[in-house]
Amino acid sequence: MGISRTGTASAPVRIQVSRTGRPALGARMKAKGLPNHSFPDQIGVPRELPLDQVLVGDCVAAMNALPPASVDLVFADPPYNLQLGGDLRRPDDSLVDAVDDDWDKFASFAEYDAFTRAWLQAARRVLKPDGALWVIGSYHNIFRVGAILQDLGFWMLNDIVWRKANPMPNFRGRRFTNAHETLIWAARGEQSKYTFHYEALKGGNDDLQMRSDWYLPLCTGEERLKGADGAKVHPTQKPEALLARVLLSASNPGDVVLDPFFGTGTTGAVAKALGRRFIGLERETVYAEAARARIAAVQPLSPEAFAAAPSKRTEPRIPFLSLVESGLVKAGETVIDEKRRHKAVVRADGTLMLGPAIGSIHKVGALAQGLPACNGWTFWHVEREDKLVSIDVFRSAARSELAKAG
Amino acid sequence: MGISRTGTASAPVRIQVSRTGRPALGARMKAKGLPNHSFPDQIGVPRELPLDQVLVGDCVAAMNALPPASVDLVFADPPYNLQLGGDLRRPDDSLVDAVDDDWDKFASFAEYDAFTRAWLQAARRVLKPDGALWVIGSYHNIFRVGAILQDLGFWMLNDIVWRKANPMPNFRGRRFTNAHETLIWAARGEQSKYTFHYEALKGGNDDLQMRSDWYLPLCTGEERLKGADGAKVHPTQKPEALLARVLLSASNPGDVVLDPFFGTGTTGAVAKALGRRFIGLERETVYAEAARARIAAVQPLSPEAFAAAPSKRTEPRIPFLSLVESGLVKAGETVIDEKRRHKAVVRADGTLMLGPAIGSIHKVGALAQGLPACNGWTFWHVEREDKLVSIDVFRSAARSELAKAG
DNA sequence: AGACTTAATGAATCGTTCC
DNA sequence: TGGAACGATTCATTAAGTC
Repeated sequence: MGISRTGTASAPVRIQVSRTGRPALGARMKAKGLPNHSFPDQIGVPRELPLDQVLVGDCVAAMNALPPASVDLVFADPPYNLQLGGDLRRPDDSLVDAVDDDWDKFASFAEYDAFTRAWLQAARRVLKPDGALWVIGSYHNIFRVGAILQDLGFWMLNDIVWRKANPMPNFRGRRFTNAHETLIWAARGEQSKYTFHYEALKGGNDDLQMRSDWYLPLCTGEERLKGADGAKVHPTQKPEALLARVLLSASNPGDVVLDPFFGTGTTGAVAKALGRRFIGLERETVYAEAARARIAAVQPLSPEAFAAAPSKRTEPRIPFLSLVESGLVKAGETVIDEKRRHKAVVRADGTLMLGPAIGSIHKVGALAQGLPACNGWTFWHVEREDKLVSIDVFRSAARSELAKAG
Repeated sequence: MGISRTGTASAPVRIQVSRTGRPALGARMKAKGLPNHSFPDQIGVPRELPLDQVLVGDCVAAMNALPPASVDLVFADPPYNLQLGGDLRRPDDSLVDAVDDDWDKFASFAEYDAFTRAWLQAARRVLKPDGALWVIGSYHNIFRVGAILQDLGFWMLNDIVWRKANPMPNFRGRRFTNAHETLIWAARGEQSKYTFHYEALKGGNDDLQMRSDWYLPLCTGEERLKGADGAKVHPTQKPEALLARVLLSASNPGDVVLDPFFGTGTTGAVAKALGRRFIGLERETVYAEAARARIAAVQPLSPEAFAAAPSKRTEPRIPFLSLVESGLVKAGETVIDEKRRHKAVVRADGTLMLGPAIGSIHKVGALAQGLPACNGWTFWHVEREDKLVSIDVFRSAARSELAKAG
């Protein structure tokens, strides 16, 4: 995104709106005479919106105290209702620091559903008629959230997949790597004239329409808020690049963005940087304080810089399986090395079989030669029109196909 | 996948299990005296499963007529409940051939939910205790399906994103390109010991864990079934590569795979090619007939192309004592860890001794490192010709001896 | 200083068998 | 049926430590 923080000349590449040497926002707010998280204690409807503030308290009560039809966009990162068993250890026996906070504990699906219905209904009330909502979740909760949201009259526009560049692996080898989270983008109702900056996104995406699958890294490194002890302040802090893409695509400068599960304030930080107003609701004082300090350090971007974030591109990795799936190499056919000394059979799952042994092109290539390692791509060949062709040739072909497809 | 069809020498590149010049399966079934879609008309429970057949009729009734706990895997591609307003036109004013079939019409979410609950419940009944279910859908329906599935007691294992290599663009530029569909993989219950071929998938993916986001092309070209008029036979035919990945990852050769929304039979075609049995349920005779003809033309792959690969988890257990008894590791010799930090002595009874402590290779390995647990097989090594060799190598040797002995 | 090695970590519904 | 023993299992990235 290229947002810069105050007081730093370094790190021109990283998105960075966090951490600074400036005083916490709390102190600065008092100096300006702004109310400080006093909002939920007030009775009745306030005269005006508590803009660019973090209110501590229950988000449903706080939303119900706001005037109706006053917010342009809601971004929500609710508890996921993870249902963890015991401890999980990595193969090196270190312990995984899981999300086991009280705020993510629900007794049943019914309880989670009631919670979800309550905050979604409150959010719908404060949304302007043409407003829209984004929610992020995982397979634990997103299906329930999506169904309830439809029941309440929201009109689904897209589901968006955040493909994580560096997800946590599956340590026990019992499932697929859980490498994505899902966002739902929904208008307040079927008739809502929602905001969507199609052209801006297309321009930032090599003039291709922005797809529903977004490839972005996790929030780590300097962007990740850490306490004095070096521990992460919030277990599920979202990357600013994700929020930037949401706000750039679905809101206008000056729009009011409400986040009912503000956490450490990624939504607020990005909103400030991009010239949007925010209302942050957060139950935990610790998170709210961290968010205030973080947002205070954000330097708003100049309006010209509000262009769409370019998509991150990396050299696509082609697994051998995809060649089998596309039929470039066929399941059941024989691969052979250049000197025709070793043979193996291609299996439908993209592994090779040599005698009783089954493994990757690399493993089986190594086994054939009695070597510890082997590059299967250059070692194995297939016969095409009486000539041997390296399977690496097919990989190159697949790669250029992929490049064409974007 | 590289599956070839009968009677064709052409098209060496495309995956192809469809279309042929052979007579339709219906005629061939009669010739063989096999029952033809008579199943739903029968009263009571059939004596045996209608394997490798397509039954025409309502899938809920058909499933309820099957014996309970008889199916290993269910793959379902239910109606998506698409809600298109009027006609959709491309920028050049040509009409998009949208899904507007009667079978995709539901009066309300409530009606769709009732339908979904009915078929999911029937599917759960026919599943074996360790069985699993896959469902595919889009944002129109998948959230409802996912929530209901959780309510019925299915245990979600992953949500999988099928990233389309060549999705239909959003012609009006009002949303993100809808470039993916979602699959849910769920076990019948929380305690189910579901099938997952972790090693096979990893082997086909450059020795990296398979992720939850799959990049695959749409079903087009020769694979797409077309009628005499050149029009597609079914509006939502799924690619065979998608089904192949599902069946290879989550079923074994010989398993029974039931598809309650069989359509033109992609599930059956791929199941036959990969040595699985199938039961296809389809309401529309036209689709069922097309599916039968298609599947009849499928040439199964050679068993070695899809046979289940042995994994460490399935291989016979070798006690460390047997290595000592066979002399592969000698009583009295020293075992050492890879970094030469810990040593222990092998005892004649197959235990290790470290100082005063005596115990299994695992216990002593854990003790040496001060950890709660340890895999002694991979932790301990012995010296052979000035090099460290893992004792796991000797276990593999013992296993292949065992295999030779039968 | 720079190259290389080692360590740490991220929203995770992450065993099976035998006694 | 509960407890103990066996034994299978990680990728991308950042940051710190070592040569």
